[in-house]
Amino acid sequence: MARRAALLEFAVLGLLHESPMHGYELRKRLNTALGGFRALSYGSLYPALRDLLDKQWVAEVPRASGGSGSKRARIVYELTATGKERFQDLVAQAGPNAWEDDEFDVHLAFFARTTHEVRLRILEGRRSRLEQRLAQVREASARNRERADAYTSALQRHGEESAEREVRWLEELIAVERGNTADPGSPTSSR
Amino acid sequence: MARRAALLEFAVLGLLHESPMHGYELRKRLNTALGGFRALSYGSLYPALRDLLDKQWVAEVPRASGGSGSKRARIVYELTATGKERFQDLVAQAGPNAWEDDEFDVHLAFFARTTHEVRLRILEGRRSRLEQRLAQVREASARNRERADAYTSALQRHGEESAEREVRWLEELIAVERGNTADPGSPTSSR
DNA sequence: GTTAGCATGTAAGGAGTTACATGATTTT
DNA sequence: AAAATCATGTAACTCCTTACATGCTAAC
Repeated sequence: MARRAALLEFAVLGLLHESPMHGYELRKRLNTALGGFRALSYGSLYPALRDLLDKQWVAEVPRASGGSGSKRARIVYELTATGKERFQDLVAQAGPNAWEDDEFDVHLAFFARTTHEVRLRILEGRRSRLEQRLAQVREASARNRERADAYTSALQRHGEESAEREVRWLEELIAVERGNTADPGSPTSSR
Repeated sequence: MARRAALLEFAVLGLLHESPMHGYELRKRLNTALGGFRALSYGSLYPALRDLLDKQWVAEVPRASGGSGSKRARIVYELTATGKERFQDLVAQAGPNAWEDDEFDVHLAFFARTTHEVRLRILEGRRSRLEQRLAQVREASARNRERADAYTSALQRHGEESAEREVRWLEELIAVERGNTADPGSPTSSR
């Protein structure tokens, strides 16, 4: 029950791991920092935050009652100890959905908190997923060559080239990762 | 009411415009021919077909009762006159969603049945949509430079480059389109 | 003759959006 | 003091997936 939006929860926990934030800012970060191109509405974010509160994975940051700020409207959230544990669990899981379109970029965005082994597994999983799709598309476009007009072939060629570029990009990341066998720990070790 | 899945209906009408087909095959074509990378389940396709039947935009192709084939299980659908009209309406609409991520590739896939003017409008709308997003992402990544680790910057750079490539691709298509001011009609005029 | 793939369909539910409603704070 | 933007939240609805259920047909 209450098995709400696992991916969204993951993303929120990850962002709050960096620093406490209020909902409005979380949304902006989700729309830009992560992957680059997501659009999330408040209608999904606020209920998700409510759920995280109920599960006690996040908590409201108490504001000093006599504090200097007058901005009482904003509700700042921070991770609880349980929330940090849960995030560590999630970041350690490299399940087969981790390299699907929807999840991959979120996982990558938190690679700084992911172990070397899991990073490699996800990158390679993603690569073989893309290669598998490329094979399918190529086969299909070979079969449909006669009925394809200029527009659909342009579309297919662009799709193919984008996938090929992503494979090359992944290969660079994998190469770097193989050089980095000694896990350097959290790059942002400003704590 | 019954305002079901406008995009899916559009795609189905467009595919049936080429030739009659049964549901199973429609799904395969939707997953490959269109754009390349969609995955649609029967749970959405069959109810959509039912709706199209109810609206009389498609009809079951009657099989000759004494025909040679024994494959009675398959239900082949074809466009009705109303369905063709409806498809013409949809293909003539270049509303602002036509250049959003979900719709753009479907519209492009049916460009052979779209007028020159609408094609240009959609291509240019898509281009400016992408450029607008590029501007946002670049601004965001300039602001977040300090907190970005190697992985998130790699992700953002890849996103940027992909968008830039798509803009260049669109510009080629637009250039060709401008050369083609005299609409050559349906390229696949095999009827 | 039994496994694998073709073919159709339904019920329940998940993940999200849109539109609405409200109010505080900053800018003009 | 009006307008824009920041900030939070809810209810209804949309579109789609998953899991299930069924039967035909081809291959081994």
